[in-house]
Amino acid sequence: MNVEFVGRVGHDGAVSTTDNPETTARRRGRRPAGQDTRTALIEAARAVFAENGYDGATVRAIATRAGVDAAMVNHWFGSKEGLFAQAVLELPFDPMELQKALRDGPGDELGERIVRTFITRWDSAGGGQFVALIRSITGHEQAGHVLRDFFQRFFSGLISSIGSDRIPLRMNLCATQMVGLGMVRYVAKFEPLATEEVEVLVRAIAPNLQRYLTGEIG
Amino acid sequence: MNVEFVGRVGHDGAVSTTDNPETTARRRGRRPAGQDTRTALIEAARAVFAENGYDGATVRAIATRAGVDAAMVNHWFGSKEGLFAQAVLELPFDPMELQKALRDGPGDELGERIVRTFITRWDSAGGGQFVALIRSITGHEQAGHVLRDFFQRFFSGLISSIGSDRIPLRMNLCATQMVGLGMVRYVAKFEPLATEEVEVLVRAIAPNLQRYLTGEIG
DNA sequence: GTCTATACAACGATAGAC
DNA sequence: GTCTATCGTTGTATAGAC
Repeated sequence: MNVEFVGRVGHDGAVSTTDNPETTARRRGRRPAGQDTRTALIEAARAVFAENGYDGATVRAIATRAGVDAAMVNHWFGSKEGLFAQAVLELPFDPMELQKALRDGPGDELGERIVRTFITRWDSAGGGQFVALIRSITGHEQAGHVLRDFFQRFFSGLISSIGSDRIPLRMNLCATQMVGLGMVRYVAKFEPLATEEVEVLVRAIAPNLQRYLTGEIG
Repeated sequence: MNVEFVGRVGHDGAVSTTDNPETTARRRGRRPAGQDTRTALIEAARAVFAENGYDGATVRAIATRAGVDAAMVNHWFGSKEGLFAQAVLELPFDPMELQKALRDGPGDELGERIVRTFITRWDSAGGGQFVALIRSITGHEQAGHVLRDFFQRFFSGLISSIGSDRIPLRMNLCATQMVGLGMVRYVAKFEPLATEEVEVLVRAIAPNLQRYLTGEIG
């Protein structure tokens, strides 16, 4: 799928000046200013993704619950994945665009690119968003399922492009390293890692990630 | 809380009493049934650890808040670290005993022992305890500080025994791998890793942890 | 009477003030 | 360097539950 990332990233703009979000009557044409379709979609998406996982959740179901047309998903978030990123994971980047960028370059340096990009993006977004992500995962029972689907899609696409065996396990192992990195740097804030230079961490962690991607894992 | 009679017994057997209810002196000997010193210590420890971190919290301060003697910490929990494990981290094992066990064996197999023990212990405890641990870290602001102190003490003791440089960073890197492993196996429950055989994971992960412990990290 | 939870004193280690 | 305060821990006598 070719995805153009339209949705805003991270910040909550001054969009929501809604006075009554519980209106059930639907009109055709452009709705009055201040009716925050985008927020309604995010809330509906949180519920539907949590209930059914990524693959099980349909754009139509989300739009119906939000009380808007399904086309609004593409208008506000570019794609189903863009909505997913904004609503559930609150990622500070677009997964597809990132995956595409990571594929550019030699396969034996993929781990390096992943670690560098991961730290750079989350750093610039501020650690608070990662904390919110983890909290949503530990809080809701189904949120782990959502993250699992996402990781599977994201990492398995990367790994398959360099042709390793035991893709599912390798994807899981990569997840342990990257999630743990986020936990230590942004949630628990261990020193010196939390304030360490990016390239130092890349040199330290990338070889381990690369082993999970293409190395011998027993 | 549990002081209804305030008195002090001198060496000569004379009993001097006071009617001041705020006197800190307490009777010796076994207290009336139903006065749960152990629970009082855990509750006090939660508060003091959360306020001051591991090193900042003193056994005496905890005992004072619980209204008992500091020696009760050793009597009921073996040590300050045992109390910490029970009260804040709710670990399914005793950190000191575990650290001692991990030191037995060749240094180049330390990573293997850590991974195997980590998975075995948490598996037998059920993943729910790990979820609770993570939730307490993400929830309370100070809990990350507590975990940080604990990890530092636990891992730095292990690493220093095998003599590597850059101990603090290596400890942090080990934390990324182990915390991430716990997140993926017990919280997010990625498959196949969540139900994978222990020894398969040991072969996959131990070399990476060993590199953080004694290898070249850039 | 027996057992044990308890308080108190004291020890070695350690960190900071002077 | 010396002194002091405080830390975690240990030993021990004992009060009170059983």
